[in-house]
Amino acid sequence: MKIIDVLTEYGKRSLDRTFSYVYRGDKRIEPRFRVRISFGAQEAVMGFVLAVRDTKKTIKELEEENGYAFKEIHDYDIIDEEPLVDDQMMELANKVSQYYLAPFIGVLQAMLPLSLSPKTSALRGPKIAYEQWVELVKNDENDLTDKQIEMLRLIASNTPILKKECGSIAILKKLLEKGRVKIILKEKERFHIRPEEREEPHEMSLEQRKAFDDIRNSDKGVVLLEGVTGSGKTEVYLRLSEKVLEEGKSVLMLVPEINLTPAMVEYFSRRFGPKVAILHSELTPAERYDEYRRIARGDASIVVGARSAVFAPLKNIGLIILDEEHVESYKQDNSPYYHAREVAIMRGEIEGCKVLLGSATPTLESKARADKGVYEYASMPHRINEKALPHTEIIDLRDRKVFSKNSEKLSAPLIAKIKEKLDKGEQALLLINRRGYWTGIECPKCGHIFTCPNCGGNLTFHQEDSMLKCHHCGFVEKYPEHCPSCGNTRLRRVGYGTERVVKELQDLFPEARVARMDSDIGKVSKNVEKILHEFKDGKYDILVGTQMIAKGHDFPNVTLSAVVLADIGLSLPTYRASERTFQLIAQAVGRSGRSKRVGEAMIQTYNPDHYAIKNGASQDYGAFYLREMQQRRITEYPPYWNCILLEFSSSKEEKAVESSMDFKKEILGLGIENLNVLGPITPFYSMNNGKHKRVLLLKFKKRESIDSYLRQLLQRFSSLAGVDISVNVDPLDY
DNA sequence: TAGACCCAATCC
DNA sequence: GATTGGGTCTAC
Repeated sequence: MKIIDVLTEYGKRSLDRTFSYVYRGDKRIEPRFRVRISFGAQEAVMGFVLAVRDTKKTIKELEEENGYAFKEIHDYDIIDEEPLVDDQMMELANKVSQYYLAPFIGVLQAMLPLSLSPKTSALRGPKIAYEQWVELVKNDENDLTDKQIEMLRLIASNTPILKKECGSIAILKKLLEKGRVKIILKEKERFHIRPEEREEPHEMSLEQRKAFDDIRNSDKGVVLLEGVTGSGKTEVYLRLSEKVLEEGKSVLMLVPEINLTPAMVEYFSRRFGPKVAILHSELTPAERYDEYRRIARGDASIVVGARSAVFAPLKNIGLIILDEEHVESYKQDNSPYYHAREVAIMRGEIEGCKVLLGSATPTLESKARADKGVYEYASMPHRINEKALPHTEIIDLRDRKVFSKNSEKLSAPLIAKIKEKLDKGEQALLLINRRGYWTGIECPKCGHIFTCPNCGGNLTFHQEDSMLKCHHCGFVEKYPEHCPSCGNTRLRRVGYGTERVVKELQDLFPEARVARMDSDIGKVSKNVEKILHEFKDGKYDILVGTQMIAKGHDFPNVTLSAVVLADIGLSLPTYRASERTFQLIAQAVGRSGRSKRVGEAMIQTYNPDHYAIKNGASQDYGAFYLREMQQRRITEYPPYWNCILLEFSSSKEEKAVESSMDFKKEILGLGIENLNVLGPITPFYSMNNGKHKRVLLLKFKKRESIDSYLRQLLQRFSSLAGVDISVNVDPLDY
């Protein structure tokens, strides 16, 4: 008989330990298999085998010895025939779970594709290779809820639309029941590269050659490659990959978001053809599974993918590249809250391979480590064809005189400049880092502010479908005609986003062709491609968008890029506010003048003297880095100090408050050196489906000095009734 | 006094 | 995470 020690599928701290079952059969059962177990009163819960032990004892003897019952696992409960993960992946999962203070099973679930994940729902998942599309049948909004209307409007203006792009399945079901839409099936189009598109290597410049050698010759595990936009980092990645492949090893190439960086995928596909596997968010579960197996079998030796691809089952890795290492989407925003960069570095250590971090504007964390010699440093400071930087002007919005009577959003100099570009037949890019039309609605009479009932965030008015939306949790409601608390019919609208800027431009330049690009449009992925292509082809004169348009794409005819309101990011409650603002502006400026003509850039701001804005405008990363490092040292934030964010949530507000205060008292009571605790703070989004939140921010110098205490406290506090604690190591906010 | 509702404990 | 069972509240 065998004793089987299993983890349950529940990623809760109090369940982060094994439970023992017995197996009497003779089927193969090994660690890292999934098994169905009966757990408590539940008949079918997924389990993950951690250990298998032989025993001569009877169940009765075991039960007497241990003081608890041993349930049995049967032949039909054994799900797998092979271990789900290999030794290295197991070690990686362990490290991630240790560092991020996350339950082990949760890490496994994050690293495996759904169909292989140790959870019950994995067994239900369809393994089909076709896509479901939704087609409009009747555009009739009678008798529908607000959520349903929102979806119907989305479908109506994009029919047919992919089912997964509609959003909530429950709402879609209602629309199906009510006969407004129908489902049609289409065969899935696979991303395919024809062999004639294969591309041969380009000659490397001297600078590229030097970076290549520096990276190859370094004896350090991690290399930071700082290369300005247009310096040709991609070719260096390709050459390094080529070399690694020649040595018989494989390459893991990580990019921020596949949708926004199709260029990198194309480069790798063209250079390396069928050896490339691509992991991106738009794969169906079946395709994801196929691709995963293909990689695990060793049929692909290069994997290009976003955050979760850091867990791709590649064997014998020779190099891990993380492009645009500063992009925040590498950090997962739910448990286990891992950062792909840190996981890549852990994986590099396990595999014994180099990790290359590339960026034009590295995070302070990475740059500081390179400065200290922890990482190797390589740089490519010049644009490949020595293009001049755009001429940049900062417009001080505090001076009311910069506004003409025509517009309160766009200053007179900016309007004049846009007009000049339009007259010359050149294109302009306008960046405003906020979606929607008005970003706040309030009642001037009683002071009522429209906030989200679910999470407490502000509601934004969207002209497009005439709805109030919460950008944080997705709540929607119809725009009300009057104030719900006093009945006043004149509501004040404040703040503005992309939609409003488009309107403004259309009023000012009725003849101009204006396109908008933000994640509302990006919901339907084919729209992103379409609009960006059309803009490139000159079908539009002006493109207005959020950060989405500042990344990756090359628009040769754009000679003006403008940041409509640079201050939005500065007021956010995060220690990275300046860094984000700098990145945004530097990127925006870099978008202008990418071909023969010299570009121009304009930054509208109420903080013209702020270093993030000034240095962003002049694309002076070095100056920004020095100044921001000072700031971080004074305010005790990374890279000088480390942070862990603890979120206490409970349906009873007092419980969240009380438990967080207790926790703070206890951890401070330990008298640990170099530990500060901020809070309890009521977070900006103070609620989450009926639960109240409070957060504590732990700031400390050395993880080792708090690690074991923190683990003990977390263990104790997470068995408290009625309070949930989530742990975010290295949070990007606060 | 039955049923609704809440809460904490338990899961091998 | 799901279920259970005991305690308390509540409407009749």
